[in-house]
Amino acid sequence: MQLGSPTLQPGPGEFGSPYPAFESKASCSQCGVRGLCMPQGLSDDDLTRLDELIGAPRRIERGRSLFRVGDRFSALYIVKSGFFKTDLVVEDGRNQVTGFQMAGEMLGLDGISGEVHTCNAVALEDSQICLLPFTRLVALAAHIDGLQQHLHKLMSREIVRDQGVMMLLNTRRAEERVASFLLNLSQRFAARGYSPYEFHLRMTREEIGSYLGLTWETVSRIFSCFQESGLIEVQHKHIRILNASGLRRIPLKKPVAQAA
Amino acid sequence: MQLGSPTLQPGPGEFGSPYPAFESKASCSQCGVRGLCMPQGLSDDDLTRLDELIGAPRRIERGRSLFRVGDRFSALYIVKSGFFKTDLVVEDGRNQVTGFQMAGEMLGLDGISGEVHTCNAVALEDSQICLLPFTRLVALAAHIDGLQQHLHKLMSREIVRDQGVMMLLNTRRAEERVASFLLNLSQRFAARGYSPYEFHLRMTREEIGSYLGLTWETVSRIFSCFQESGLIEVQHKHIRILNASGLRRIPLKKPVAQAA
DNA sequence: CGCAGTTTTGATTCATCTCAATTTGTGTGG
DNA sequence: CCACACAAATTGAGATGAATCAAAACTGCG
Repeated sequence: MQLGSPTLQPGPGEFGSPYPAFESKASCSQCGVRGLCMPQGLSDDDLTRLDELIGAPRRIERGRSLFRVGDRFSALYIVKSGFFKTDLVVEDGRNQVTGFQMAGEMLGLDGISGEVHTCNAVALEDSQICLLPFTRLVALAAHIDGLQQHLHKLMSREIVRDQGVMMLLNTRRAEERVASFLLNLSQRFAARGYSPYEFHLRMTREEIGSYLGLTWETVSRIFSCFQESGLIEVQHKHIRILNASGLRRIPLKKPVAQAA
Repeated sequence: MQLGSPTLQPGPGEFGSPYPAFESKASCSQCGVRGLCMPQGLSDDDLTRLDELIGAPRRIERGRSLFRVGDRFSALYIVKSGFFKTDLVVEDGRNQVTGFQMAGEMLGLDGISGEVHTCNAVALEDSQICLLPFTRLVALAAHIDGLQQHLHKLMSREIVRDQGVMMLLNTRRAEERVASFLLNLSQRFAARGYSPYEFHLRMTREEIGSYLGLTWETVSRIFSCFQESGLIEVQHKHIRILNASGLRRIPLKKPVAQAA
């Protein structure tokens, strides 16, 4: 199989590289994003069993779907490299982005409850995916305590994350939403060894807007506004954060008022 | 998924009564809300073990908290009777309602990921709670396949539900949010054997507004407006739904426009 | 090199918030 | 049991943030 990435290094780590993952065969024990997606304290033995479970990573080209609404649920997925969005189509034809996933993050949890996926997962750039057949995963987890726990925590984390988004949408104005969005991305890039201050957006303004409950015009305007305020520098999809703490204290609505 | 069914047989504890639950000792095998919170195919043996795990239900008076932000997570909870809200306090003092839970619904999933609760759970009326010590529950689930699955599905359902709320907040206008809210309550009451057309709100306009991302004035106005349109009848907290399908087709923004 | 998709920016409109006044409901103590 | 105080709800008038409509500039892909 031929490599899509210009730089790919063999070593089991170098976390800072854009493509830390291995090629020919998935190997959790040597995977660059292991620290993000899998529990720490697994024995070599357990890791081997996990490797067997996962098999070779699947490639998904930019624009292709990993799964779609209505697809039968059979596995969870971990982004090994690349970038995804999840979205769903609302009656009137518009579609609503429900999240963005980067390396080490999980996809497919929505499918467990009804045995069918309730959203689409679309690659925003050429990506690689590790596939975790769910029933086998659960069976394995029943024997490996750490894995069991980890699975529960992943699901719970997703719930907490969603509630954070709900709060963002309910209580924050447009500027705050965009600021939070940028800071969130920044922090996630940092956790992966990339610069927290400079990165490329993989999604369009429209996708950001959809995710944040805004129109793309508003997103664009706010980017410009942040740039004028010297908070960030934007050029197309390239973002540089100049004043992170400034972004963090975008005013709420009025300077601040009463308490409950 | 049994949650959608409008008719649910009474079982041992007259389901239509406001306090369908048993008293002295929790007993899943005899609990009125069993069909809602626990898996179907459990053997008598398994049910007994579950009963032991759960122990006696705990009473929570109206206004008291089941748990609070920062409390150490140790158990999941199921509402046996009564009504709860979950909320969290935002920096500026305001608080944001993240959900309402009624009989048979679960609380506490947020705490798994960080071992600490990330929201408050407050009783909106005198309630009873079944307590499921988490580590023991997980241990039991490792042996009982149906329980394991059920746990996963419950968590996944929560994720899907949250994403539905996100969508509601992102794409719907105030009227639609309120309409959806009423229809959702209606459907949940129906699933519990109550009338879907007539019920009491346990929460204030302010709590509804907080949940839906609206001010309480707006909620109140929309109730009045729905009443004038003959869709519902409101009197204080008493709601009667006169035209459910009318509520379902509240206009989106403009009659309907383009497709993606 | 042109064309479609994306982005920027401007002018205007509209839904919802904010502020405010009043009414109604609820619980408490005399 | 009634009166009082406080919380909750209704309703109105005006302010405003973001959407909508519109046009132009830029990007990148075939």
